[in-house]
Amino acid sequence: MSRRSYSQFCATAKTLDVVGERWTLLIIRELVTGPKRYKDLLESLPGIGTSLLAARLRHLESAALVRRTELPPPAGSTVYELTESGRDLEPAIMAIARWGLKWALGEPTPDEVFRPGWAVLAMQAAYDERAAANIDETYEFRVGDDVFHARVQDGAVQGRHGPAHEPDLVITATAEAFMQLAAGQATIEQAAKQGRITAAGSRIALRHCSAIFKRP
Amino acid sequence: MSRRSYSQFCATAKTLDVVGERWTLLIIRELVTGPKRYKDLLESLPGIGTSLLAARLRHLESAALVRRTELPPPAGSTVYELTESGRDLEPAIMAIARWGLKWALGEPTPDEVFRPGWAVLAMQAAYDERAAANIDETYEFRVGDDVFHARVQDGAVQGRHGPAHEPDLVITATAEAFMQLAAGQATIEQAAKQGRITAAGSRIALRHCSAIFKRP
DNA sequence: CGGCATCCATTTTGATACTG
DNA sequence: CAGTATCAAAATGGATGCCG
Repeated sequence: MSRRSYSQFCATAKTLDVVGERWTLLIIRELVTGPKRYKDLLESLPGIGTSLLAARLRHLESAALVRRTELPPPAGSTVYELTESGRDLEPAIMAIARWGLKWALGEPTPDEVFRPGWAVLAMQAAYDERAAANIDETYEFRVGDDVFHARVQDGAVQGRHGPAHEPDLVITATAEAFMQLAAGQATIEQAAKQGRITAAGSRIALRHCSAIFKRP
Repeated sequence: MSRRSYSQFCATAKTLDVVGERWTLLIIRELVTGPKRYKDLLESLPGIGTSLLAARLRHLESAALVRRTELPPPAGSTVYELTESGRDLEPAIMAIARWGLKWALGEPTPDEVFRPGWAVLAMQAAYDERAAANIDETYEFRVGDDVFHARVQDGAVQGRHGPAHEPDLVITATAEAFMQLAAGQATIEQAAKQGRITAAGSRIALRHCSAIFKRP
């Protein structure tokens, strides 16, 4: 009944009291790119088990990091979305992702699952600040049935779920090819030239996009 | 025997595979301010249980985030210290701490333990960038038997264990008073004026220190 | 003592089955 | 679709024992 707590007067420990349990931060990660339904969360978190997801969501709701909302008609489905305090975890998740990109990610292995949204968040976590400076463009990524976009503005990047408003570039790729990009095995420009992905839009935007998200 | 993994090709999940288990990030937090002995770690992590700490340290060593080292004579004791990849988690821990300062810390409660080192790390996590600009000073904090220092240089702050080399200011306080400061209940200058802490050093440095670490 | 390893009662989790 | 119910397996925490 009583949640486990570190009982430390420490900002780090207090945060982990709220989001430190298994799966919790990954649920937040899923919601950073936009609201999701229960079954979409289940789909993105293989292995979580339905009752544990429900318990975590209940906890995050009671901690006011997540809100249950009815989507406006005609959708009408109930979705989970981040509140202000939940969104405020984005910098922490990005810092964690940067560490993983540098020290732990490596090459994909056959037993690892992959979702395009994770790569979009990685793009937001680690982009080339020099290349992104003074750019105001939006790139749309269509990967299998999933659509994401990355907005580059004011030297920052936002990776979000759903189509872009007026994209300067539309990248279409298989999940396989997109994962290769996330693994840093090629730049977007190279993959487009080789026909492994298709890029529709201005050639300039393609060059920008490739430079901003080139992995070193 | 086999460690639990999310098995996701995702930078965030991969990081949590390494440091996401209970206590792990708090062990790293303890080592951010400097190397520590096994028993000091136990002391700073009430409730962990000796075998779990040993297991976590073994894991962190095998993951190359932590290294076991013999301290040079005359100390000669064995300590645990962060490797390069371990130190590289500092930004993530600071981001987590900033969230906790903003959304979860609140006032200390009687059941919560407190260690001065945690407050020093919080100072590093959330300081006033404007006030820290163009300052090159070091402040020493003596709290009970513990000594820490904060180095302000190049607009950044480093909170570390042990005495400062040539401190511009030496703050002496009880753990109780230092905790009050960490809770944001007074500025350092106010607490010094009220005699709840003592400050030795230049009046200018005291003003700087107070401004840099004032909590809004 | 410091630095663990072992044993055991409690919690947490993962997987599956089931319901409104 | 959005969960709840159930139950076995794993992780945790506490106490205690061992060893240089």
